[in-house]
Amino acid sequence: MTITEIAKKAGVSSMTVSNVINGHTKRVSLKTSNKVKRIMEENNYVPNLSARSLRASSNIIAVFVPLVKSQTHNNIFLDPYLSQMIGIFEENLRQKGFFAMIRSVESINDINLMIQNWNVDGAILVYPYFENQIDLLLEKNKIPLVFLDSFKNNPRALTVNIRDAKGTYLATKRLIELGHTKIAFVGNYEGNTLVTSRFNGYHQAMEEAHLTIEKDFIYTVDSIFSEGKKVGKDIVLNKKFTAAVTTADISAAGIIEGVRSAGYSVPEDLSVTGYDDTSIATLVYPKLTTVNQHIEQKATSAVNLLLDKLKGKTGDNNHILLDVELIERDSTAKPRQDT
Amino acid sequence: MTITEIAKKAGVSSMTVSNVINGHTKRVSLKTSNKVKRIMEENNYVPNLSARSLRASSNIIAVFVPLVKSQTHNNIFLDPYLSQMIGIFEENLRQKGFFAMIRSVESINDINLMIQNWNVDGAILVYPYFENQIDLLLEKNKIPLVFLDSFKNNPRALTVNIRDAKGTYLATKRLIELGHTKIAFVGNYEGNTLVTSRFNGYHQAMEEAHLTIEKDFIYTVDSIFSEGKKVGKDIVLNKKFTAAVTTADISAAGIIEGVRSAGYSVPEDLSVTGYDDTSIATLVYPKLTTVNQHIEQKATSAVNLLLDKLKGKTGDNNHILLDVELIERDSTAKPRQDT
DNA sequence: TTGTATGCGTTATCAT
DNA sequence: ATGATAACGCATACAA
Repeated sequence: MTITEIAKKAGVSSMTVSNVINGHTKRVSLKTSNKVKRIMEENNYVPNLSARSLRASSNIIAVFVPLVKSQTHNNIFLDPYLSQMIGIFEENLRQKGFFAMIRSVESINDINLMIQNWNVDGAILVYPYFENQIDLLLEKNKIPLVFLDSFKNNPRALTVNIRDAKGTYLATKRLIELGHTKIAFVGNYEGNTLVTSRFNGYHQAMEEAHLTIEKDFIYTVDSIFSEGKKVGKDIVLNKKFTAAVTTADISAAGIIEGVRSAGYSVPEDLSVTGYDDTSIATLVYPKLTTVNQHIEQKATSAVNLLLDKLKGKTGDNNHILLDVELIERDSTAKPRQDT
Repeated sequence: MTITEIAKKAGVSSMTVSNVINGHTKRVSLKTSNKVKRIMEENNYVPNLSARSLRASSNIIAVFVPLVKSQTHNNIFLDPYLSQMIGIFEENLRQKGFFAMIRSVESINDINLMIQNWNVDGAILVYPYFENQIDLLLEKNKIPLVFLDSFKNNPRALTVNIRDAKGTYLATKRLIELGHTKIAFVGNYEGNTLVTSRFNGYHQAMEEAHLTIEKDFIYTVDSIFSEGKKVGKDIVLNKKFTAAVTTADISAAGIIEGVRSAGYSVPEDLSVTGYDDTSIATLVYPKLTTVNQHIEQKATSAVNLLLDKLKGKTGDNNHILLDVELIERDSTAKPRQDT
């Protein structure tokens, strides 16, 4: 059932039907409008959005998830942080009349392709893996683009960031308050500005407390369970540290497992903090002390920023910075007195 | 850059370009073909898929996720089973040249709408919540539809199922072998054929061992952490059972937490089994003994079934039934001797 | 092997 | 307030 067919049945032109559909009330009399609406109802008219995309906007918002080939698991959705985020995107966009197209991408070429393929109205990039190529992306695509966790502040880019450094700063500071001095940092910040920021927070807290960070304080490992487990085992067997600050809940979960597999326990033998406050944080035992980054607010901010720009709102507030907070649970405690 | 523009630059008609794009090699000389290809390269030609959808197929596959309003959390993606599944869908479809449109839906109307809106080529329905309306869906939409975990076997429906009953049967039987006789069942099967099947497996194993199931053996609660926690606490405080069979890993995780919060522990005071073998199973402590349902295979089966039908393969094998297996980890053990 | 005409369903422009 | 026409980009049918 097309507009033309509806028009015929209603004895009007297709333009009138189109005007009714698009709410151009000034161009159609109430009487015809109602008649057309009735006939659309009766015939279950459904607009063909491909056709509409050809002339007008598509209402498609792309959500791009960079795929890192080196990663051990290529199912990106196993990451609860991402899953939660995407769920919020889909929900919000749907309720506002848009269509979310979630798409994993291996390069910015994939992004350009997708945007042009479907006349995408706007896009969200969830990880900062392509942040060096943001300028290229913005140049090529004249649509609003939201970048999460990306600090390459091209003024034309829409960005949503969190106070990454503050999170690890708060975590480290708290550990120091509890009496820890030998605190390890677990995170792979090579070429990763996000993790680098989180390292900086750790660094700052240590410095303020006049604690030196030696080379072997840093475990440069990926944020996956198995790597965390290795680190946990290593730390507790060598008894070098009484606490560890991580950059992801899954790392902390792995560390707990590693510590336990070596016959020790968290937090008695090692305090550990996570990051993100995902569902993992309350599933593991002991529950994680971690940095809550308000994932829901982050996701809705991204959507709102994007849609506001689409509506042409001239709000010059292209950059959103969200706060974080430390959530203390059971994976941290005072260090043992006896050492 | 459109086909027409490319055609002009190449000094050919737009149809020739179209034929090159669609690989109709018989209709274009190799020479022109190469020339056109070169010019497309140079100008970064990208097809407009909305336009193509208007004449040909859209290459869009919809993935529908029923939204249950009564659910406490409406972010469906928090379920690791679903997240993993969707990740596999997206990955597989992308690699085969399709576009996954993930969409949460509240009714089959939402489904019909979406399919017509975008000329969707095929769709996957991940939960059986609308299984009573499968006939309606199939009647209205003339495209291949895959239903997961749905046993309403309309022969035109494509279905992927698992041996639900077998999973709980194996779990219960194993508990009985370990010496348990008082075994609770935790799952809300009211109007839910999937959970009902899983109950039947439990029932069968109990019956075969001549163990009676009394009314209070059944905890009719939703599969969420907090409900599991309540059940765990209740079970262990009343000392009625030495084991519990659940229908979801998250339930089992909740039970473990409940048991622990009451000052007891798993598996010493209560053995518990999960279902699905999601990431939760190995994150919690103790790691779950659970039923592995080969999620990856399930998801790829669904995609293959769908794409085969789209290609017109006449394989009359519209229904796939996958096996399950019991994975024994650390949440089950022999019951205490002293009781 | 290549080109022309036409239509997919919608909306913008211009006319009435 | 309503309608006629053209155009979006592509692919099918048919012609050359």
